Amino acid sequence: MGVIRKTKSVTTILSYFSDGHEAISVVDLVERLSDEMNKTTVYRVLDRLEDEGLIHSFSGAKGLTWYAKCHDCSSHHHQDVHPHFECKECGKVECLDVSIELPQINNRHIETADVLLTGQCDDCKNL
Amino acid sequence: MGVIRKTKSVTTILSYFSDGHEAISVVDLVERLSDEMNKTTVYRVLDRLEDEGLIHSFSGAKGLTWYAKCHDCSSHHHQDVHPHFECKECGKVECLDVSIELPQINNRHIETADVLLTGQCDDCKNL
DNA sequence: TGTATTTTTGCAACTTAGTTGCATTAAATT
DNA sequence: AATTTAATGCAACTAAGTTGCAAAAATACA
Repeated sequence: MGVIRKTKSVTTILSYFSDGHEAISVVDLVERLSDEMNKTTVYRVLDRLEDEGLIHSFSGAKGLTWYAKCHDCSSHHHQDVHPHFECKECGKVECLDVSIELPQINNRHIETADVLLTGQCDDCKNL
Repeated sequence: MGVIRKTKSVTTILSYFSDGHEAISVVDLVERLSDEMNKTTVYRVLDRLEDEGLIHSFSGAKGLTWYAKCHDCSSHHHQDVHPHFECKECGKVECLDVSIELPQINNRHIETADVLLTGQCDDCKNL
């Protein structure tokens, strides 16, 4: 228990997560894998991979769910507190490798912080 | 032009936004107003109010859309860069009155920042 | 090995937030 | 009052994500 079974679906989906910081949306993944596996399987495999701390999910600007490889997460505690960036021109979404400085909030116990930055990536900025 | 027409729907919906920082989800608003107006109207009125800078929208933890009163927004530029807080116990969502310090990101032009903090509010913390 | 058990997958149907087209009503303009 | 413009209701739709159940695949174990 606590170990991902390397089924064909798992291996295929994992191959979409490069070592970089780029994220992929579930919708995109479902579309690309549409003639290889069912969308339910995609959703469930992603769930499992996130439970095991291999990938993490977050919401993009339009409310879609994105996944990216974890670099410093464990099964039950996703420590990777970093911002995500979505380019409003080309749609690329990625994890930024900087730490977020969380404000101290009176009388509240903060457990998670989701930071989504939107703007233009380098490529689109220079067009 | 550029001014909200104070129709019955507008007045009713505006009355749901107190002077405080508490937010309300669209789903909740649609439900509460279900025998007063159509859900399409709720969506459209909220759109207009946001266009005019009276309220602002953001996504909560479960991907739902929430609205809260603007304190420092204008029609085309929502300056109010503050974090939102969602209590995972009672579900309350609110705007936090602190400034977010955005990290400097190389080679990217950041236009907006959405920060969602989740945890326990004061009430739920002390149960 | 073969059989029983558990996990994974596919499929179809469903749920739900949000949108759209269009006809109707209401408000503003002249 | 007549005309134009904007707001609303309604029904049907879209799309992301979920669920139940049966079939298939992987694992355990005698």
